[in-house]
Amino acid sequence: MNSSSSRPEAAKPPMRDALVAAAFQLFLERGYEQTTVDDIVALAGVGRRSFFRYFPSKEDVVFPDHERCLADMTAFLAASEKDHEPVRRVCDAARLVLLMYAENPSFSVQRYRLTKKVPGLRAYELSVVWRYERALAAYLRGRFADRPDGDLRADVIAAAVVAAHNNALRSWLRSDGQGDAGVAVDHALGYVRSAFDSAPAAPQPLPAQPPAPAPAPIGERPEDVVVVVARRGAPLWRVVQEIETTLAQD
Amino acid sequence: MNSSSSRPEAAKPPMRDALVAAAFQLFLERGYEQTTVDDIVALAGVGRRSFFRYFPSKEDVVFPDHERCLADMTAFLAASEKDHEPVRRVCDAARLVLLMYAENPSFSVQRYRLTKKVPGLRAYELSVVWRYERALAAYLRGRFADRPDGDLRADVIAAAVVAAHNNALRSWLRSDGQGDAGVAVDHALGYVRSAFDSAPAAPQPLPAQPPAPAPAPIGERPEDVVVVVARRGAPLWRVVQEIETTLAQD
DNA sequence: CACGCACATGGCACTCAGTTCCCTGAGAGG
DNA sequence: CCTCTCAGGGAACTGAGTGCCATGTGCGTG
Repeated sequence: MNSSSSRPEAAKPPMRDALVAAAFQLFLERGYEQTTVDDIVALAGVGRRSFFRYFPSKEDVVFPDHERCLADMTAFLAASEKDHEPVRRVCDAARLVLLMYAENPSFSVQRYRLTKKVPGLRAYELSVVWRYERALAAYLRGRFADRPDGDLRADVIAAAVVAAHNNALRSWLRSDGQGDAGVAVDHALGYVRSAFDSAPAAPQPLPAQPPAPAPAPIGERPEDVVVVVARRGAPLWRVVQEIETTLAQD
Repeated sequence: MNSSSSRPEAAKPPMRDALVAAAFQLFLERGYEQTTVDDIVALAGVGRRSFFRYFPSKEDVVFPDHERCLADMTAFLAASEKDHEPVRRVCDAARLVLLMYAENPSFSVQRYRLTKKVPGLRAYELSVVWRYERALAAYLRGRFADRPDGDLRADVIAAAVVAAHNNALRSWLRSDGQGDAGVAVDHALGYVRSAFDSAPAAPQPLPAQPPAPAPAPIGERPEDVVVVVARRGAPLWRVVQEIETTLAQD
């Protein structure tokens, strides 16, 4: 929850948040499919056209922060050192997703109930999860490039990590956000590490939070040049999507 | 009487096949999104309303046999004996999917190319794969009901089996259906069994495989505009984050 | 044979998501 | 004052998916 944060980059567009708030209010009181985009923009008091300037589709308004979280995860993996144990590293990366859910438990629980009952949202969530999985797999493929069956190992471990993470996350969401989600996720990921890690995790009680999971804000590292290819007049979300598909080629 | 097949439900309506054929013809010659349902029904010579009687959505016409395959897999798992080793059993179940793909290699390769380039079809395929994975997980959950963390083990192993299967399957599809897909899938599943099975499969030799074709270059399309963002910042992944925060708001 | 019934199909109109095009108004700058 | 830009709004369009009803066709029953 940001409200009036002091972070310089946190000047979130009020319109975006207003749309999310209006959408969830209507989704909760009359259901997702029974709510049209016109209803949302009417409640938010903005034009219909503006909705699609901020969200590529009606489904995206349900997952307003996943784009950001995926970027964080990708940055986290890109900032990895050579001596990081790969499996442990992707487990830590997966924890970032849990962190995002835990930032706003009541919102996450509401969203979980929504996605659970609306097939269209469930399908959309799958595509979101798939992008996380591909990010993990891409990192592992790089680390396993010299091993035999490196790509296979990478894909399988990435899938296992995502499945373990989601197993713990969903059980936490089903319990309405009660209990310590971090412990549950650590335990689940420990199982995966015990199956795949070269140095398996002992049945550890619970280590303190990893030292630096949060990537530094933008503009702290010098000398980087970035080339982006975008269609003329393309909306923002399309550019983001384009970059991702380019980076995470199958 | 039902002509060739003895199964009572297997009397395939000719209309369904005609729609699939017409759809793929148009998808291949002008693309998925550029083909409307009206185009398909016009080519097939049937009414538009009939299309949606046979396929719940436009996407379903691309995966006309997955429903049957999923039913086969569920039946296969339901017919399991108590003394079947669970991990081996789900690996065998996964092979059913490969079998379906191998029934018609050229069709499968065409469909793979289609789903690879159309995001909407990719998302739809994810939901199909998810149902296979849930079927495997449900079986394993039953078998692991007495073990500690049975649900977790079941979910992780199901995800690993699906990932391994898809890794081999997609590599076979990328090679245009050349080579023995069964061997590749067996090898991939063997890796999963060696990680999870109580009686791991013996290490198998890996067959030589031609490298994957080069991914399509980006930025070559004429309607594209190249935007260069030069900034003292983090690597590419950060840009996703930055574009979102910088452009979307403020 | 006639009638009715079930069922498959086609046609029409409607809702709604998503897009395209154009208009407006509010600044920035000459 | 004029112009240029740009964020937002509005109207109209495309296309997927649905509901309703008319039609044809086969089939059993009286």
